[in-house]
Amino acid sequence: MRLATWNINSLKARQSRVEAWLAATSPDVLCLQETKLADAVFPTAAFAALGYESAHHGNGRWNGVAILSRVGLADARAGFRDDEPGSEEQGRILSADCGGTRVISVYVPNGRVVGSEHFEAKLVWLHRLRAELEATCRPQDAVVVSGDFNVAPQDRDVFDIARFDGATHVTPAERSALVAVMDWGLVDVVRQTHPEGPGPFSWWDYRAGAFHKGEGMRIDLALCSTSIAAEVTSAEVDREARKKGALETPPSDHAPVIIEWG
DNA sequence: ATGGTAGCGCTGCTA
Repeated sequence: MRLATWNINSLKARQSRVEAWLAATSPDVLCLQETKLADAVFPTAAFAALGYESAHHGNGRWNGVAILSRVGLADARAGFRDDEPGSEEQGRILSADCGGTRVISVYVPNGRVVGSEHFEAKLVWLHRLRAELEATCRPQDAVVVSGDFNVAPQDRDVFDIARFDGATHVTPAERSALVAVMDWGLVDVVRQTHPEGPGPFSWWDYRAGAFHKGEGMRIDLALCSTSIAAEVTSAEVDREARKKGALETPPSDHAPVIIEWG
């Protein structure tokens, strides 16, 4: 099984890149974040033509998550199970059964400024993710929670920890909230495969040539239940997809994370 | 050199 997760920063702007990448990489499952699309305009047919079933959860403009699968896609669930009926849907979590694995695509809130209401909402969101796992899955099952977590798990997951003093993504509060999710029974398989740092990074700021200077962060994670983690044979970041290349549109500021098992 | 880029959508917000 080959599964990838990719924050594509607008699917509308990146559709041709995603299609070319699917053809070149042939993942069985692809989790997308920041589609910035409404469900009604998600390109279901274009992905079906490439052999992928899909599910999407978003309202357009911001956020938006999707799952593409060529090994079956069933029992899709959008949002948290305990979302208030009629509450504002944020388009940040979507799950589905794909080829015997429960796949969950997540886009954790950024948090903006430490201590702000957005930061507190991020911590609450991660707490709800843990609760969602407890209510809908079992740790002994095959589960992958992958996406943009907007948290660098350890100091080695940022290019220069001194540059992040007091910044979001690296605070003890965020890291503890992430650990609480993982303590349900999930393994960070990229870190498992690459015990040393720094990186491998998955995001680089568009500004100031950060990508070419290697100034990135590892915030896109593939968290796997232990039965999958024990069978992982590969867990890599596809840095090529972060490069400009010959295409007209710029790349996303994130690179895909690809894992293989079984 | 105290900024810089990108998307959305049309003004400034979000990342």
